[in-house]
Amino acid sequence: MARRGSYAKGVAKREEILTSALEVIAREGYGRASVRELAEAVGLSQAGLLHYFGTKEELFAAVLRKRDEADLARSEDETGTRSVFEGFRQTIGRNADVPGLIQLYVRLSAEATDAAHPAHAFFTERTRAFRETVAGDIRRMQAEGTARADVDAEQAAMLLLAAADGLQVQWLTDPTIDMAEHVATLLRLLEPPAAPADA
Amino acid sequence: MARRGSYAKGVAKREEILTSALEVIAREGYGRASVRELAEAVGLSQAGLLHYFGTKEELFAAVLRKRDEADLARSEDETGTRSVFEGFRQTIGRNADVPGLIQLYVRLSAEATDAAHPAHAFFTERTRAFRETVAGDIRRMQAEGTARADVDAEQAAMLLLAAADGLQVQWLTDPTIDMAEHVATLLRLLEPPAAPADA
DNA sequence: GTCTATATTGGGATAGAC
DNA sequence: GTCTATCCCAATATAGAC
Repeated sequence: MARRGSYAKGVAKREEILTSALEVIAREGYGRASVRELAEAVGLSQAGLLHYFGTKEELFAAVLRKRDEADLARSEDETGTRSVFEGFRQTIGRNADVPGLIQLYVRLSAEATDAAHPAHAFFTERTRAFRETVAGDIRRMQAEGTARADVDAEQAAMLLLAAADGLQVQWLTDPTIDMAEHVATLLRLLEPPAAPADA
Repeated sequence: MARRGSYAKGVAKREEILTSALEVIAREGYGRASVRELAEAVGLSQAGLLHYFGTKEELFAAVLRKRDEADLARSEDETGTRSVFEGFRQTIGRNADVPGLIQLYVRLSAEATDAAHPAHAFFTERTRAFRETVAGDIRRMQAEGTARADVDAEQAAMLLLAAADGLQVQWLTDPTIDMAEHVATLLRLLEPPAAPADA
């Protein structure tokens, strides 16, 4: 299919680089993850790595994109076995296993608030998609009576995302806090009021 | 009191620097706020400024500290005229007037998650104090029936802080979102269930 | 206390050979 | 595609004069 396999090889190499980068960042954190460091980890020179990703930021955005894909794939594997809320809570809980990645996410998202940042579009789109999906889920739950009806679904989705993001900053600062538990508390606030005892 | 006024002068100069830095950062954003830039704005050379604050990070932490003090002073001015929740909501709303400062806060807090960062202790202590104060307020409200009793006050305080932090990131990315409104929604979730009509 | 000048560093990007 | 070598830049930090 690919002529002389060169295109396919390039894609495979990119994947290899991203996987390796993911590991290094998870282990060493964002601060120590220079292009040089990431290049060495995958057995390339700095210039060699930049042949695949033009700039450092593009590389980092690609790392986060790949991680989102992995999370999504896992979620879909488990579709139907749990509620939307429960799935969200579990993803947050799993995050606590990869401090370096959380740091990448927190710091890159902070830097990418600047519209001129190469990863700005990535985060904008990610947020939009998240809000849309979660708001849809919440609306469905409201319709079937498993979520409070007196809250705007868009706003609830936004709050969920914001709280999750904010908790990650807190957790990086103090890893003893339980992100999943806090998220669970927020989700509980979104449950419909308990049915009266005589219902 | 101070011998030849030299000590008092140093303190005044520090204040002058901080005030100026606050303005520059609010206007130019975090990215463009180099020590040189901040020094020029207050009529000093870079080395001159660093005479007062040993390092860039110490300067930035001092800027945030000063801003917290200003917020606190304003809040205390208005004590008693509003509920704790309303005060919180209004502070968030005011934040939307100073994008540069929000950026400073978001980015510095992200960087300071690293325990070795010079501003780490500042954020740790700030978070602790916030949680303690807000949790206390919530407990009081629970006792008097103006907040849901079935939520842990510490967790609610944490969620409030996390949501506020996360919303700031979202807002920097897209300034059309209304932080205060979203916070208000969360606060509403913490209200006690409406009294039955026949109560 | 303040400046000028310089050291140092840390890294990203680029040119050109192989 | 990959490397070596180098460029280059932005900043902070520091030494030492005034």
